[in-house]
Amino acid sequence: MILEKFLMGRRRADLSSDDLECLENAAEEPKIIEARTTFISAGTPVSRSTYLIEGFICRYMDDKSGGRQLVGIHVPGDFVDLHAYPLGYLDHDLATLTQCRVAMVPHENLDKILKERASLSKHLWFSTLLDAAQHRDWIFALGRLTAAARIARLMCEMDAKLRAVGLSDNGHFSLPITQPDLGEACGITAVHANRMLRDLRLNKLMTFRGGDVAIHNYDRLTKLAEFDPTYLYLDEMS
Amino acid sequence: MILEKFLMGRRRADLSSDDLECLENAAEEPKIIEARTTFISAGTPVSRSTYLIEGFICRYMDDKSGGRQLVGIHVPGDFVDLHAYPLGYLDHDLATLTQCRVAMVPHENLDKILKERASLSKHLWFSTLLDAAQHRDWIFALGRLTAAARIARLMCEMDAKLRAVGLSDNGHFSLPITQPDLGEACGITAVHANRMLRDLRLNKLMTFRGGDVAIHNYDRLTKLAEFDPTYLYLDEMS
DNA sequence: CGATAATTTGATGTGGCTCAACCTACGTGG
DNA sequence: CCACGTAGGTTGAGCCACATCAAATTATCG
Repeated sequence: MILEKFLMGRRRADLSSDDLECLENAAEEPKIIEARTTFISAGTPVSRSTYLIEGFICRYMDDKSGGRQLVGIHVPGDFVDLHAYPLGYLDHDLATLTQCRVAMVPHENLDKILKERASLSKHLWFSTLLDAAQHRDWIFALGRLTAAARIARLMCEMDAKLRAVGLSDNGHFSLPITQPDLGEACGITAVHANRMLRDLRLNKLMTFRGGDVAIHNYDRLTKLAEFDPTYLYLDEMS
Repeated sequence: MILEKFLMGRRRADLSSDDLECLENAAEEPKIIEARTTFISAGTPVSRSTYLIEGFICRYMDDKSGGRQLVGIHVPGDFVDLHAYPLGYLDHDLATLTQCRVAMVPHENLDKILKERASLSKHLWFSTLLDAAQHRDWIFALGRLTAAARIARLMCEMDAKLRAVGLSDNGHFSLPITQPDLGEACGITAVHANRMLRDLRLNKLMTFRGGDVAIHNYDRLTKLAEFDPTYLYLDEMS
């Protein structure tokens, strides 16, 4: 089986074994991409989409003065650039955070699925809209929350996503990013990210050290972050 | 013809007359929704999606202290909550800004399209991903730009979107929102929005008054906003 | 083991918020 | 047709969250 956690992991159960097999056949042999590698650039035509089996991938956009804004962090089980299938190219860059194992899915195979398998197509469509929902959540965080709350919210989101694919052990998980990365995700400087992490640690809400997260007080953390996992659509698909 | 500008207006040319007719038949008779009405709430199951024929609609999320964050503004030709078809319900609220004329499309009809018309399905999928791309753009603006640049960027985006459906006359267009709305869109207070609008006006970049926008200097405005319309995918679909 | 990047802390500056007042536009009812 | 209520628009004063600049310390890695 190539795609261990296909289609957002948790939702695999929703797929018929028939559809699952079809997806398996649509994917090429997995390959490795090294850490910190930009493997898709904005505006470049894309003819195969990337399913992430193992590792962490981020989306980002550059500003004019050399800064970056992360617009998403992907975990194993995410079909990270399925967007590019209807869109043809992406409006942003994709880069690995860690070494990653990925399976590429040629768009011709997706054409075939779209023609022949309405139910599977709807699942794929669904999975791209999860990204949109997570984008909205980031907009909310950046627009309304303080720096500490943005960090808290990112951690709540990562915990929920990783938990769904079995990679968070009760609030303890690996998030292999640096403090500069965290700043770029939350729209703050690395220096301020560092100070806010200290505050969160001293207040016994959570600890982030060397790419490892430990959530100490889930209630207070989610309250600070105004976190409501509705937008992750973790319940069953209609 | 019910849906004058169906599917992002500008892209209508991409649809076969066959597909266009199919879409027309999928829609119910247009109806009116009054201004400033929340017509879809987060978490409520949705069985029909809303195509916007005339008027302006916004998406928003509430915070705990009574504030709101706008996460999108929709213009005629947008299939505003097509997301709800694969998702089943929305993670945010939808409200009219002005009185709107809309056509509802029952999800059963979309099921039929998904089964029988792969090409049209891909177009619909595409249109939902445009929203995701615009979300990413807002994330960038909120994370990296100053208040004035965020306003500038919003105006550039609205101009580009309205131009595509013939509702912007060379940088002059109607954007029926208030300054408090603008603040909620840009993650700033209404007071600060007012001051930044004054600066933009005094610097002869643009004017916003009573819901009417006039862009005076497109070059300097786009430069301030770091605006690149790639993310709107205004070119042809692959 | 030296180079490079990440983490941490301090001092100081500033963009945007808060609170407050006043003005203008508009809809509603008398 | 005017009085009045309500919401938006405008401007000022003071404050705070976060940025900037700087420097020291600690991983990380060829």
